[in-house]
Amino acid sequence: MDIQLKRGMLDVCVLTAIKNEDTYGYQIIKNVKPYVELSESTLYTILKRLESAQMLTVRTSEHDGRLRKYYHITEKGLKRIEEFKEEWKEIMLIYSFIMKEGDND
Amino acid sequence: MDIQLKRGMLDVCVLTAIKNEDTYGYQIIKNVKPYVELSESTLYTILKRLESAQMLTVRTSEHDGRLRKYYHITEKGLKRIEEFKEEWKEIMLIYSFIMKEGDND
DNA sequence: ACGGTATACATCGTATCACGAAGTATTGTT
DNA sequence: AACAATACTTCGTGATACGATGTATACCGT
Repeated sequence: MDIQLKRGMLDVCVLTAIKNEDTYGYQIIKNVKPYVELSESTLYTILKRLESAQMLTVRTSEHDGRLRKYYHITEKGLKRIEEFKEEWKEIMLIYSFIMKEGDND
Repeated sequence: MDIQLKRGMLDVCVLTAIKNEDTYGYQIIKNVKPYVELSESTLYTILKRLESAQMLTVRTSEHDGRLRKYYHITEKGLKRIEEFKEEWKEIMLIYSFIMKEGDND
């Protein structure tokens, strides 16, 4: 699908994925896979961005000799999700325009 | 609102705006204004892009001494709108993920 | 006559961001 | 021994929305 269309949703997707329990990158990809394809390079870019924006915190942990970075959502991160839900109304307005004009097919 | 979220929708918005009748830039902005804010620089960038992609054709006309460029949608442009409607299903899937996980507020 | 606003289009530069490619390192499987 | 899976990282690129700025004409109030 068109990459551009997903823009702005992926950040919120990642925040949503870690909302209920702290989790790590590789797991996030698996969790969201049924809903949206997310490459590793994309995910880790997003995680960095969200950390910079203080929407999540990181805790490094070792598991079977392998490094794992567990991500935890912050208040700011939760707020971002709520903001998205508000913004979605505007998106639906744009969508309604496209569908409204398309009723004469 | 978050600019990123609109990405990928604006092209289709513009195509939708000229779908029913040939129209020109300044008018398009007015037409879509109730639904989405669209600056001139953004619009003309999009129109150029859509023309390059052969999704619309241009016809220059004079009106009260002022130049006007009327845009006409092509088959390819109409197809793009239909494609968007298909892609929207994937967008709604992503949206459902965000909402599904948010039911424990 | 003058100034401001509306009409109409154009160009440039910038910031944001998704992603493919490639790499490092360990563990499990065949 | 070879390969897949797990796990994270960095680099470079292409797409694109938009503010700033510019050009030019028409209209309207004072």
